[in-house]
This record gives sequence, C-alpha cells and structure tokens, in this order.
Amino acid sequence: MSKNEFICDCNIIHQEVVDSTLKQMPDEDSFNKIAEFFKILGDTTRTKILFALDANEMCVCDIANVLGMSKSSISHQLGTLRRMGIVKCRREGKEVYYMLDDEHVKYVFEIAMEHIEHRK
Amino acid sequence: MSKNEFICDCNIIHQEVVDSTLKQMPDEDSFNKIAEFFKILGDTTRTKILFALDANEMCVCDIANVLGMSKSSISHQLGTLRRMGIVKCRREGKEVYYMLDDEHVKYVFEIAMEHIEHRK
DNA sequence: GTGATGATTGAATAAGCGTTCAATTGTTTT
DNA sequence: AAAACAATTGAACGCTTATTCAATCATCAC
Repeated sequence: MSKNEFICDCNIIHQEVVDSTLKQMPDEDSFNKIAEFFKILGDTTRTKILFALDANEMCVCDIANVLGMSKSSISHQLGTLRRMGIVKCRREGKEVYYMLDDEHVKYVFEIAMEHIEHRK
Repeated sequence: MSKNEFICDCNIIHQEVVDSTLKQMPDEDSFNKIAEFFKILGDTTRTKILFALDANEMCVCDIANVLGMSKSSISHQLGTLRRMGIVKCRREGKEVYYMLDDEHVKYVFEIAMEHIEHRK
C-alpha cells in the first residue's frame, strides 16, 4: 500500500524532503492570515487608496475625486481596509477623514516596487 | 458649474489636497503591477507553496504531498507563480523541480508576519 | 423639526479565479 | 515501439468579490 494513494497518483520520491518541509510549515491559521493580508493589497482600487492616504489624510469625497470613482465604491473599500486594521478614521463634522493605521503597509509596498523593478 | 459633477455628488472641500495627491500618484501601469503582485500572494495555496519552496526545492509531487492537494491544482498554481517570475524550475528526467526565483518574496512575508503580530 | 450634505450600508449583478476532471505532453525504461 | 509515470493543459463548475444603485444614517444650518 502506497502512502500517497489519497493525495496524488505518483510514487513519491522524496519522503524525507516532504517530512522535513512539513515540520517547518506554519499552521493553517497563519497561512490564512497572511493570504488575507495580501488579498487586501491585491486590488488596484485599494492600492491606490493606500498610496493616496500615504500622501495625505483625506475624506471620502477627496479620495473619490483622486481616484475618479464613486463615493459608495470608495466607502466600501475603506470599510474593508478599516476592518483589516490597515486604515483608521476620525469624524469631523459631516466628513470622515481616513489615514493609514499600519506602517508595515509602506514597507511592503516598497519591496513590491523592488520586485517589479527587478522583473523589467 | 461644479468641477466634480462627473465624479461624485459632493461639493469637494479640499481641492488642493486632491491636486497635490494626484501629482504624487504613480501611473496606472504601476498600480496594476503592484496589485497583480499582491494578488498572487493573496491565496493560501500559493503562500503555502512559497513557504514550502523557501524551505526546500521540490518537485510537483512533493509539493502536492506537503499541501495534501492534487498534482493538477499545484501545477496550475506553479504555472501562475512561474509566469509572475516568483518561482523558477528545472527539469531532471521525468520530474520538474521548483525553487524560489525572487528574494523579495521572503522579505514581504516577514513584514506581513509583523503586521499580523501587530494586530493581535 | 426640516432640509441639505457627507458617508455608510445592503442587495444585486457581473467579472474573476481556484479546483476538478479528463486529455495530452515529455521523459525514461523495457 | 510501447508502456509507465511525472507534469502540464483546457474546459467547466462553483465560489468569491468589486462596483452600482437605492435607501439609510449622521451631522450641521436654518
């Protein structure tokens, strides 16, 4: 009886490598959180919002104008970013001002830029 | 005539902020590439593959066994990662060995981890 | 309170994407 | 040449998700 009959149809060749790798893998929960974080950054609208907020704290209407998109759409995305702890906001009268809430985002963007430059 | 009648239904309050932010924004193409890069990392299967490959160079079958997933699914994802220049591979007989092709990915993961720790 | 305005929310639609299944390619062995 | 096996590929299905539209909430001015 093969040890891999339930996983794939190959006669696995490097059991030691597989076992050793398995030991080094973080738990399921960590992967979910990491992927969730990147998924948030993996959308053009959200990356634009974050770049914009890195330049200036702004109200929803300002952001909508910078991106040339509807307020509703921006507000939905800001909600997502806020729930993820990436931006925060404060109300001032009728307006709500948004700003970055996570320094890590800046660094991650810088490295992403390097990756893109590297690819050219 | 309001200057924003085509963008949103508000009387924009900070035109200077909007203009100044617009000047600092990268071009459309840069945003597409950045978001594309993060989108690739925003999937649990791909993050697992990258962690695994960071630990050991492996063939498709090995990776499938580490993740407990089908060879086909893994191969599809490896294709995506390869096209994005994040992994590379070499054939050795019937097997194809995959390895990381981008140091930036490691750093980006480290910062993501910090973000997650920070959030707890 | 009423009207006006900025912002949020929910439902719906449409587009994008990951996995599965089946077929195919590439390589080795006999 | 044929069989065996690792890997790739394409089509299809199901799920996720971004935007739109309409309705609602929150705040201010009167």
